Amino acid sequence: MAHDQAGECVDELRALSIEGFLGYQVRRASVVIMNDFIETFAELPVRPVSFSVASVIDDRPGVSSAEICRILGLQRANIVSVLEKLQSEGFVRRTEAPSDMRVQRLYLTEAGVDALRSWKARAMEHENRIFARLDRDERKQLDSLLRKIWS
Amino acid sequence: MAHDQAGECVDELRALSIEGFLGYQVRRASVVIMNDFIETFAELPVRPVSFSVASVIDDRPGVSSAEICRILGLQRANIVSVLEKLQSEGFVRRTEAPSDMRVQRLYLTEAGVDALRSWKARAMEHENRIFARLDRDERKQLDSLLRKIWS
DNA sequence: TATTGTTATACTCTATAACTATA
DNA sequence: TATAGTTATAGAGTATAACAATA
Repeated sequence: MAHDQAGECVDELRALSIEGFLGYQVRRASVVIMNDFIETFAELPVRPVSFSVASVIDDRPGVSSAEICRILGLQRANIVSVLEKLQSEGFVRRTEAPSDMRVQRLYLTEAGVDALRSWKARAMEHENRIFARLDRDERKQLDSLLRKIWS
Repeated sequence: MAHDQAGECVDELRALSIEGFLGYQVRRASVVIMNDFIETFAELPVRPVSFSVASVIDDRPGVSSAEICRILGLQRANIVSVLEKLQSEGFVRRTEAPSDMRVQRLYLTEAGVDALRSWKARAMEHENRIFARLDRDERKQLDSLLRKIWS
């Protein structure tokens, strides 16, 4: 029963069920987490994408929408309605960039800063619930392993 | 600077960027993995869901579609077209269950078994590419951590 | 020529409600 | 009353192409 360098052999491959694929594990976990996040914010005007967009604007005041898209892996076309909504809710404001008339600099309003703070607190509760079975070291391990995959 | 039981404090919460949320890390990894999976099977009639459905049928010959949905977390309505396609491609066959006329027992055809074997080999290549930066121990750690989240 | 913000559009995935036939 | 398979449909998320304004 010869094993190759990666450690598989033919019979193991044949017997490998879907749960044996790491990608499946990541997917199932992601779905559970996303659903709990959405449920956590059910009565608030917050979706995973708008939460992450607001968070990036908070981290980098004056950031452009194109830059947010590069950071978060979004399409430029798909962030338009997200920003429109955040602006209409009074959480985000835009100013022209004198140095480059194409870009709009984005900032959180005072209400946006307050809202994001409360959203983050709620998101932390959500994370503590979802990752309750992982202690602090395990959460750090998971974080480190996941960053190796996508970053 | 008082810390609560969970180990956060107000200033840490304020400074926590989106990358500090584990759920975000899981999501980004999941997207990268799904996209690579889809690209890996671009010229084949295989999607993540149809791959997992075929795999479950292979593991449990005679399984019903409702049971597959419970195992994979799908809606019954959404598996119909998946099974139709797998059947039209000649990879799945259905037989009535004499003991319960409501259910259809599902099996892979010989062509389905062959196809699934090649799909799994291809999926393993995909996984070895995606998880290249994780050694065997790290992959086992990741698997163990993810199972704690969703199962 | 490249980039920003935008519009329009299409496609996939997922969720819900309702129906039938069976149990 | 509950379940299996199905249909129809709606919604969210994401992708592509094109455009005007600007660099």
